[in-house]
Amino acid sequence: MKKRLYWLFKTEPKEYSYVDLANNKYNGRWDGVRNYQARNYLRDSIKMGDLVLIYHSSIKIPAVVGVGKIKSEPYPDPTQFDSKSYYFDSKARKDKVRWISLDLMAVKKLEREVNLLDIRSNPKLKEMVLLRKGSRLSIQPVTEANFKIILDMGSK
DNA sequence: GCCAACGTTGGC
DNA sequence: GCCAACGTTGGC
Repeated sequence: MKKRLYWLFKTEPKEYSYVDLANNKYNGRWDGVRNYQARNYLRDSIKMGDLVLIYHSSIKIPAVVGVGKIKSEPYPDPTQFDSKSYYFDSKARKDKVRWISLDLMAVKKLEREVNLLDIRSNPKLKEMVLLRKGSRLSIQPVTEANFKIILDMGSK
């Protein structure tokens, strides 16, 4: 059996929050990713059963707020073909898919949010992609060790 | 609201 | 294929 991998997904909570995910908004679909490196992770690396830290960005206190789990194989992001969607991409074709979605499910909300300052101040987490200068990747790998540390920091 | 750091686009 | 201009992300 393939080893489970760990990830961090960024989201702006006013668009799609952890609560939205827990409420099964859009059936858990994670769409609108429009960056090639993030797309490649979705398409090539992330597998069913992988666990995901859900991170709220672009707010006063950005933080990891919960854990999700991948519950589908990758599939073409339907918003790329929807001319009414904000994420519409006129260059995408059904036979030449550009953007990829996955479905997620909420696993658990952290008892305590682990915010960016908490993460920054833990020397064990200094290698995280999240902390790299200028890092804007919205889908990023997390090591198993770092994943567990954050879960630990997020429990009371 | 500012702006550094990236990513993308398009003219050449 | 280069690179200037422009657009976006996201912390502060």
